[in-house]
Amino acid sequence: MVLPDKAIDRVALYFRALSDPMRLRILNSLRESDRSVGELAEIAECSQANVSKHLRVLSDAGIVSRTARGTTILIGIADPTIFDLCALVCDSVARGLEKDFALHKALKNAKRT
Amino acid sequence: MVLPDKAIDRVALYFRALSDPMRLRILNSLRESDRSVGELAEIAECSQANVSKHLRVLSDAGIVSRTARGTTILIGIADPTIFDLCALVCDSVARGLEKDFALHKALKNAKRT
DNA sequence: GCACTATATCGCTGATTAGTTATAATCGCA
DNA sequence: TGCGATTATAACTAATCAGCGATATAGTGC
Repeated sequence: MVLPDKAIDRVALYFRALSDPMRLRILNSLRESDRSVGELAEIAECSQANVSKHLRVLSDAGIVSRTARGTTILIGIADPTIFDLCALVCDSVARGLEKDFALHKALKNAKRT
Repeated sequence: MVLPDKAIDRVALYFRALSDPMRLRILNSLRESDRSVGELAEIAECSQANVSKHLRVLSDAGIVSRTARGTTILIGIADPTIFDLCALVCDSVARGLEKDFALHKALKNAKRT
């Protein structure tokens, strides 16, 4: 299957939005409920300006939605696909760690002989 | 659910490995069969040195495997999860584009009235 | 040993980005 | 209208990264 370059770029951009720990923390805290920008800054322990920039990346990718609620802005998950993605990646990372661990143990045993 | 920072970093690193168009092209060409580094460079239309660096990122993330086959090295998919991930993201991106298109059409119609 | 081929790495450059502080824009309210 | 609260943006810095050319490493056959 040959994908057009534009499509590949879009997909890369989507993954890119998920490639930062701070953004993953923000998304993780949105599992439970929508939150204001200020709340997110407090939870993620980073400056308001920084959170605002990360939210821009996430909403540009269509992952997050913004709803004006008076003077505050409520941020919510616009694309729940990310939770499936994260679950898959978590499994994959866990499998990788297990393999590392097994290898590590095997090496240690080999050294002992 | 509170994830430890290390775990979040690993997940971010995994997504990061998928966040580059060149790497996605490389992975896409590995769907059909394993390939040597040189073949990948030719298919992806980029220098050998560049492909080698991208492959390092991918194998560090555990996505790709290397098997020495004589003097050449065969690259293969080590973690087929990525194809599920890409399928999910493709769907999501497609939905986003449809929404954009619908919005665009709606705006055009609104202007006409 | 010596060439030849295939891959990895080094040193560099320009571009991008996460973070900071300071400032602007927007909304609700007295 | 002016104030306080909330969010977004601008300007900047340090770090990271994709790409290139040149070089180093390793396996293969002579």
